Amino acid sequence: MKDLKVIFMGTPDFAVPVLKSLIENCHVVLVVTQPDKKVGRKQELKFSPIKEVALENGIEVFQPEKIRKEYDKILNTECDIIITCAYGQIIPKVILDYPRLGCINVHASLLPKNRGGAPIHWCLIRGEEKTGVTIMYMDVGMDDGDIISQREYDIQASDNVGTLHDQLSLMGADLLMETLPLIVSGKNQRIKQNEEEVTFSYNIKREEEHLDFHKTGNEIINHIRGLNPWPVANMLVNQEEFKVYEATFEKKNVDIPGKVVDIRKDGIGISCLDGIIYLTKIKPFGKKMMDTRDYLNGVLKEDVEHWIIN
RNA sequence: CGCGGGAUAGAGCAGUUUGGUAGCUCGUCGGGCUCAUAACCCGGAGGUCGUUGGUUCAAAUCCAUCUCCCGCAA
Repeated sequence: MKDLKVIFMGTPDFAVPVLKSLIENCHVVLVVTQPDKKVGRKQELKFSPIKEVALENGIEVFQPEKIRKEYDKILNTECDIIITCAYGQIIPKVILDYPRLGCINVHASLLPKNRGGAPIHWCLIRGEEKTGVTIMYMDVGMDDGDIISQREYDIQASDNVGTLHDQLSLMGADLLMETLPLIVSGKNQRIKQNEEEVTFSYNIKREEEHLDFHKTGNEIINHIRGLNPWPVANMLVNQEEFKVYEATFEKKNVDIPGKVVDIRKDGIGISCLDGIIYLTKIKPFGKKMMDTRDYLNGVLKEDVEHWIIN
């Protein structure tokens, strides 16, 4: 496979293990990634993680603003296959048709479930029991191409977006390396997606980060871990934004949801539909993330009891 | 010059308005109580109050400057 000419397209951390194993095992001739973006309060220009890796390995980088208009560079680069992973733009058909072995995508879910940009978040928020990675041919639609191979992962109660992301990222690179020889030799399978089982996982909207204590305890816990460590669930306390990183749940009969009903050494208990959610790791407005235990050391209990939660 | 919050002991905070002995909750160390304990009681250690300069008899506190951290918006 060392002489297989590959164009890689990807952007965030998730794609890094995939690119690294490609560099190790194939001949990566070009890396396509999103343009440098201004980031943070200082608006500093930042390279994507994929660009960093490409530069470290002396691979040419191409960063079109709009791939649907600027693709000549790719068509002028000789390659056998294009491999994408979380690139971030819709790729036009003219590119999909270009390489002789086609365009292959690494996706962080068991397609046809969780098509879209935030599959890791949504499988946790929805409380699904398993997820995984899929290697597939790309088509013009959103993650709707034929499936080549899949690997499952059983979601653990201790998993959050961070842990799942890291596991699936490695699993994706691994599965790709296993699948690639089959594709090269033409021995791979090619399975149509069952359209009746399709679910979507669009990017998280700002208002979807907000906690709703009228839901059940399990839904809230899933919501919190499905947003941790990014973009993080939040709530308004006395009109100031609190972020909630971790919490536990105890089933119990409670009256009104969304009130502080219990304060422990290491958790603030808020009533929800069917019990109490104990916030255990939070980030108060203007502060850093901290254990609730630490937060309670510096604050009056009465103030917490009178929290107005929105 | 986009808007706002913050920096005081290992952690979380009060004290700054009105300048005058460095405090609280926790952790930690030592001792006690207890069948036992993350519970309770007693005692100790630990801080150039983010930087630099200024005002003053005296600055955590007032003025100026810089640095770093955080949220929003992009």
